[in-house]
Amino acid sequence: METQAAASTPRGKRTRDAIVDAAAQLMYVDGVAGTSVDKVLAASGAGKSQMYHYFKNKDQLVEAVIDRYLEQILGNQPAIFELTSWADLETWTEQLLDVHRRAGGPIACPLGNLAGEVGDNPKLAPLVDQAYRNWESHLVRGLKTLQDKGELAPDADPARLAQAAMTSVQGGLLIAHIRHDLTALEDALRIALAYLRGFRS
Amino acid sequence: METQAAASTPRGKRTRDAIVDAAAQLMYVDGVAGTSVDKVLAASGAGKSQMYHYFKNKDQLVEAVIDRYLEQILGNQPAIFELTSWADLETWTEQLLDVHRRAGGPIACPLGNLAGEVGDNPKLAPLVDQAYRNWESHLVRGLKTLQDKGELAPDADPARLAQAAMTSVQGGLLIAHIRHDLTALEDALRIALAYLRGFRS
DNA sequence: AGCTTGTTGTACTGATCGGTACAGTGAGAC
DNA sequence: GTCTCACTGTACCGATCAGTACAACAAGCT
Repeated sequence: METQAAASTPRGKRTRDAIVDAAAQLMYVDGVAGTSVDKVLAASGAGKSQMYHYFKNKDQLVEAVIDRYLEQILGNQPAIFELTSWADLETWTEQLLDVHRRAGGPIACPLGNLAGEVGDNPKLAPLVDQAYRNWESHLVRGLKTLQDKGELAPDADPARLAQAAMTSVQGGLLIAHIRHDLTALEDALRIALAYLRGFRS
Repeated sequence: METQAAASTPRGKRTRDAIVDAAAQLMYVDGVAGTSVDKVLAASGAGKSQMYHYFKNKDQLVEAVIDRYLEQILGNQPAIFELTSWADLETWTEQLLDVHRRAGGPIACPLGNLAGEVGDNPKLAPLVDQAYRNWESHLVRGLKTLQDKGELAPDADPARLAQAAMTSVQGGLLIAHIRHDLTALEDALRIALAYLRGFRS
């Protein structure tokens, strides 16, 4: 793909990571358009020449940030990688909640924040879509596993159920975000889990 | 409150409306930070002095835009004002879907788009929250009506059920938005409705 | 007519935006 | 050592940003 420059030395990698880290954090709070390249560089301690050494332009930095978000998200819900029982699914929802319980930052999904803003950007929107599909794919795989084990009805559609689960997660996070109250996410996950359990076999 | 200047003549009102209309449309697509005051004025045909005659600054324009969004949203789902039966609730979800079926613009909730971006802005975030609560209040009232008529279980919590419904709407729209596919919203609404019907009495 | 008040056009400011130019430095390869 | 190339620091560019200054206009009221 060669869309971005790789860092070929440890020092370079450190700098590049520092830039992406700072950008990810700032954009999580202030949005993409609200986060200037200058602010990112000030926060990361890097200079402009570094930034444009590793990224062709701001959009490419945002691409890296989207990747970083996906890594963070999946890293915070490791249960999603081994969904082999209904109990595992419940563990997954618990991990999802725990991330936002030990607050610090705002209650929000970094990708969800981007979704609204990036909306039509022809370069960025597909990447956000891709990130969501990647996330969702782990759910699909898990549900298929359950289906193979005979714990999910054979006529259930794992892809569709997974999308419904993602919908609950995102809706719950959006409402929880603006209300500064996790209740919406808790309820959404509980309802979603109950819905999925309706396809138990 | 006197937060904003009112237009006291028909001519002034027309100008003010044109500015808000243009801003609402542009911000729906490009976000708040992505929409400059200059672009709004170019699109509305107004000059800068008009803008700052009616609004103290850009944030106050955004406030007016949020109000406009709520009007548009509620105007597109009139069934929400008279929810007196389960059939009315179904009608409401159908209206919700119809808005986005006769596409044109992107599939998205204008308030939802703002939610991510505005996230922490201490001036704007409460207004988005307020708009959502206003929207939701009509659902709460409808569910209470059903409860009074004995069609909803007495121990059901209308406020909590309404929040769950909003969560589904927003999640469905967010996923439908990035996928350019209404399926997510259709499923989310169907699931939400079924969940509510579980409290039928 | 003249006065008042709401409204409008245009020109401008200083700050910040994304992006570039270019000279320099650092560390590993030989 | 010295060559090389990845990496870095700083100064700069034109464009655009939100917001201001100020003079002119339009219309209702007396």
